[in-house]
Amino acid sequence: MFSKACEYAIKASIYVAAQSLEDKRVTLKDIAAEIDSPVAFTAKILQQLVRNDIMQSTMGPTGGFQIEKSLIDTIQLAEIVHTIDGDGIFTRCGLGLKKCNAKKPCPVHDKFSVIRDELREVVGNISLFELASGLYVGLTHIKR
Amino acid sequence: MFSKACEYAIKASIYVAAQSLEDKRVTLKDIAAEIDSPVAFTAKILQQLVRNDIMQSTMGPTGGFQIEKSLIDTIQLAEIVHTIDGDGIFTRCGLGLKKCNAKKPCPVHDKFSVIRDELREVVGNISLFELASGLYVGLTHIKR
DNA sequence: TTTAAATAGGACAAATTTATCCGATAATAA
DNA sequence: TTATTATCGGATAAATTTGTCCTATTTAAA
Repeated sequence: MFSKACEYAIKASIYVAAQSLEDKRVTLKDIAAEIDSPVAFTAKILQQLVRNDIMQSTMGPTGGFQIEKSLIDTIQLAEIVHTIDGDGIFTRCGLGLKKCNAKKPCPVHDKFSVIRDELREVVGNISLFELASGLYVGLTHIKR
Repeated sequence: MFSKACEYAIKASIYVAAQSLEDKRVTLKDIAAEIDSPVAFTAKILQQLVRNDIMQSTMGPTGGFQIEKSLIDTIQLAEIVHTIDGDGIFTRCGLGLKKCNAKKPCPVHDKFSVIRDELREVVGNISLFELASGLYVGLTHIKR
């Protein structure tokens, strides 16, 4: 469904958000340990998220990553997915055809449109706050 | 969503099915040309489909691929997907967690379960006959 | 001011997926 | 029986994704 990079991005964002709710900044190492991901690879992904204003980073000692508290409930899962994987998953033809649309559809067009729309609707309406609170209260997990 | 190999497999199966409905056997070259896919790569994929009894092949002149006519409406899209990509798309956690289930869910578990179930339901209930007839009557296309 | 702890980012490596090449094998038809 | 036309399948290559390494840069604290 999502690329591995995107999975890491989502998990990292949820963890950073949960910590930010407590005004805690977290280091790259923490994040990688918490979501069970390769450190250096995770660093690249976090950089993308920072460049796209999903989160903020601070260099130097006491540095790390955090998400502006007031924005946590305005960031939707869709923004993270879009930043890392683009919008292919929401728009791409199920059979990979370049020219597939309602007028000249591929054989699975109609049925897959429904699923893609539902996916778009779902990830477009889950906020980072919702995801992070579930983690915070121990209702969900994120590691392995 | 699906791997490229799986996309080729689906398109090839639809084309072969449509031709088989007219009792026409088709060659590898025909298939690759018709679905705009690399010939040799397509050959590998077709071999997998043959080994899994999705279609049949005949060597030698007048040889090629076909699907037993009486079985075309019993083969569901799910079987093709399963043969090439396995069942990961139906079962895998949205965040790639090994131990994600209703008791100890990942943050997106519930919402993604719905989508995966719907996907499973859809591909489990589209028959090759349905897909091939759409192509046959020119309602759908499969190339580019 | 120096040191240490943190992210930034370029270059490179491994793994996986996608794609190609070529000889072997099978089967039809002349 | 031979030539031709197919698929089969192993080896290899290219492309993409995933992952690593190392140095530079920034910044807080001693």
